[in-house]
Amino acid sequence: MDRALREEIDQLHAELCQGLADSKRIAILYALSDGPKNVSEIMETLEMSRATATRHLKVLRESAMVNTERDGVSIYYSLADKRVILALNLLREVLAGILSQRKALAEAIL
Amino acid sequence: MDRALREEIDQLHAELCQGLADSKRIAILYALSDGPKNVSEIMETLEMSRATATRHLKVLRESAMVNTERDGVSIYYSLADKRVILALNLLREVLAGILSQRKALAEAIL
DNA sequence: CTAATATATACGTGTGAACGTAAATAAGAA
DNA sequence: TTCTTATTTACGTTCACACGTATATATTAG
Repeated sequence: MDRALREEIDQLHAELCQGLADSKRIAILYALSDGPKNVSEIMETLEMSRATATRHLKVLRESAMVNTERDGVSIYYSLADKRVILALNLLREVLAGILSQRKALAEAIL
Repeated sequence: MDRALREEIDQLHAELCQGLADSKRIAILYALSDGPKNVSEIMETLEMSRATATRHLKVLRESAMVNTERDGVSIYYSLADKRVILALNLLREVLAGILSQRKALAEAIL
């Protein structure tokens, strides 16, 4: 694989990660892992404004991590690929490791 | 788990993802998955300026995804948790899925 | 068609990230 | 100490993101 190709893939890879790099979008993805939801359900469950929910869903849709399906007035958003949740779970384990290491540090001070 | 706690965890989770949300940092992490490297090796292998390499390594160090160890004049950076690579690989699979879907779309046009 | 509801967007603002260039710090060699 | 190499940071610029508020679009009900 030549350099230009690798850089382009890394760029797309980074854009996918950028889609995950917001606490509200992470909350939305976990909420959708329980099943499809419309904007109203998301904004109520996660306590964010309608505009905020819509905008974050747009980001997730544009990065192809969620799909949409209209049902009458409502538009239901669903998770496009469960591996996104698996990746998030792995990173959550990494986070737990970091925090427990910091906890050990904190205790060593005393 | 109450709301404030969940939001704080999601925030930390997002900051970890933010650390992955750059093509050069992704390239660095994959390079380090082959073994520890110093700044010079990274800047040469990945063709980026010294300052850029240092700054990205600083981001990765501050998010605790890499560790450092001094060896004489050089400072060697190493991957702190291999699960980061596992998560990146999962997301790369997701990316492959998205691209193959787009390829199918492209072919359907003709 | 008109009203009502669901979703999406425009505008303005504030904040933070990434970069190149140049200067600063740190450790080892002479 | 002085020189050299490795790493890091400061400065200034540019660009992208997230948000609240207000407005626009789209679908269904009456």
